[in-house]
Amino acid sequence: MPDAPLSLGQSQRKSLREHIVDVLHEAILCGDLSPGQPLIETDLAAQLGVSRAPLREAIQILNSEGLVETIPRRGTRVSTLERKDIVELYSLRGVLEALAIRCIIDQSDPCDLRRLDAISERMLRAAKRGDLRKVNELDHSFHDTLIAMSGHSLLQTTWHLVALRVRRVMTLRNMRNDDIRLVAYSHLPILEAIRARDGESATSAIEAHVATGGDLVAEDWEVGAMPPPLQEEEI
Amino acid sequence: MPDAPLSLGQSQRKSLREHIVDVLHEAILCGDLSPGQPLIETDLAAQLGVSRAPLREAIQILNSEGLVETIPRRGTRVSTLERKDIVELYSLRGVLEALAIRCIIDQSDPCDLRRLDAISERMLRAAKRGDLRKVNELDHSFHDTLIAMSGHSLLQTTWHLVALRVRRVMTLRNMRNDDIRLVAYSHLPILEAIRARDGESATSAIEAHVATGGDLVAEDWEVGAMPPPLQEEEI
DNA sequence: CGCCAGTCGATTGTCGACAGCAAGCCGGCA
DNA sequence: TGCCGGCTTGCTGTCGACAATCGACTGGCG
Repeated sequence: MPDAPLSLGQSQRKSLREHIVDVLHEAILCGDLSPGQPLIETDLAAQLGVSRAPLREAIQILNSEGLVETIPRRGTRVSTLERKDIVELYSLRGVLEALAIRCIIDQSDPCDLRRLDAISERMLRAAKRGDLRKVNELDHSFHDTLIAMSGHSLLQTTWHLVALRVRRVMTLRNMRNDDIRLVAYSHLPILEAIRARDGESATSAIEAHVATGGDLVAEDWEVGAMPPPLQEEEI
Repeated sequence: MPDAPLSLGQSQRKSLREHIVDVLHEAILCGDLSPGQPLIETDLAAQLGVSRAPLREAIQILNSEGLVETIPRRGTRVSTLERKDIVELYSLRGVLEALAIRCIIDQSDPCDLRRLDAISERMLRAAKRGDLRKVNELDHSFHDTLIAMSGHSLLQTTWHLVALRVRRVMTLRNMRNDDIRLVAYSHLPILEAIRARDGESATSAIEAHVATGGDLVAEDWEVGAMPPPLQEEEI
């Protein structure tokens, strides 16, 4: 094991289990724990300075979220990401966001789009100066906010599963500069359609947006980003 | 606690945690554990004859599935089902099944609808003789099969969350006889649309089907089925 | 008489240890 | 030399016990 420097922030009020989940989320989403890498409970617990009990509880959660895969009595490893997974991810994402938009449009009170406008605005600026990290962050905010605005709590729960995977895909992949501009700009038609309360075009806008992202990512997944099935045999 | 006779089947090859999850699923889905009822780890572990470690791991899973709700350091209780939850559930269900159908239709090889036909057939017969239990069971099979046939593994994962809730709603509710006939018959247009590879009408058929079910359930949720927020104070 | 503080019980959170499976290694045998 | 079987070792699964926290009760004080 490459001595991954995982540590607990040791803030208070949060259960140890939740801390561990946070740490593992971070580690998996940003690639510190690479796909396929086995999670040895004993080692991880020692690294984190906790006992195995809360760690195992955390692993159950990660497992439910699909970030790790457990084979009974064999162990747990970080789940891999194949091309098929990307395609599936983005297709599901499309229908979930479309549902969110329909919910927003159907709401009786004219929804407050200022937050989305602001995010979109900042995203465009970040894209222009090529700030990939910021664009990604704002992109996530945009879509999280969109889902939250739907007021659909089950959708929000479900979205969590999707958002985790999307984040993972985004960080495992290096996007080109012209790509992020494309992504940033494609939020505008969505906002316009919502503003016009036009369900049809909002849906197609979001589907197009998601499809763009999905295609961009899936396109060269095999070739460039990273080797999912491979894993260095350490020690 | 009304001395709920929960017990582990003690089959082999399955981890204790998985057994507990199965038992709790069953107990919650069929109403042995009623909404709002607190789960006391110590008591439950004693009833099941296990220690708290695997029980707590199981509870994490149930929590991820949304069947129970945990308040940190306060405890866990079976989650309640409000009218809003039903509405949300069926709206999400609609888009997920619509996605499944689109996937099925888009598959290159002409899909094998015989299994669905058979299920639908049996469901109609069960409905005619008023066998509510059988209709429900076949209804679940139908939709599970539909999702499985999509070949969309992420969709299947997501569907699991929805299916659990649907099952729960169905058992918490008593359906009238003419309702189940309506439900049974409304599967036919779906099959026809898939057969014709007509995405548009398949989508609207499934949406209609789900909406029918959802309306039927939500319609008199407050009045009849059961009192979610209430819970008898035992001992 | 009502409110606040201290205490106590109940329940969750965490830990270290033991038991048991699974894979890998080593030696014996054909 | 190649294959089979037992041993060894590492890891997961499970347990019982301890620590920490929250709520409720009780008693004292204004």
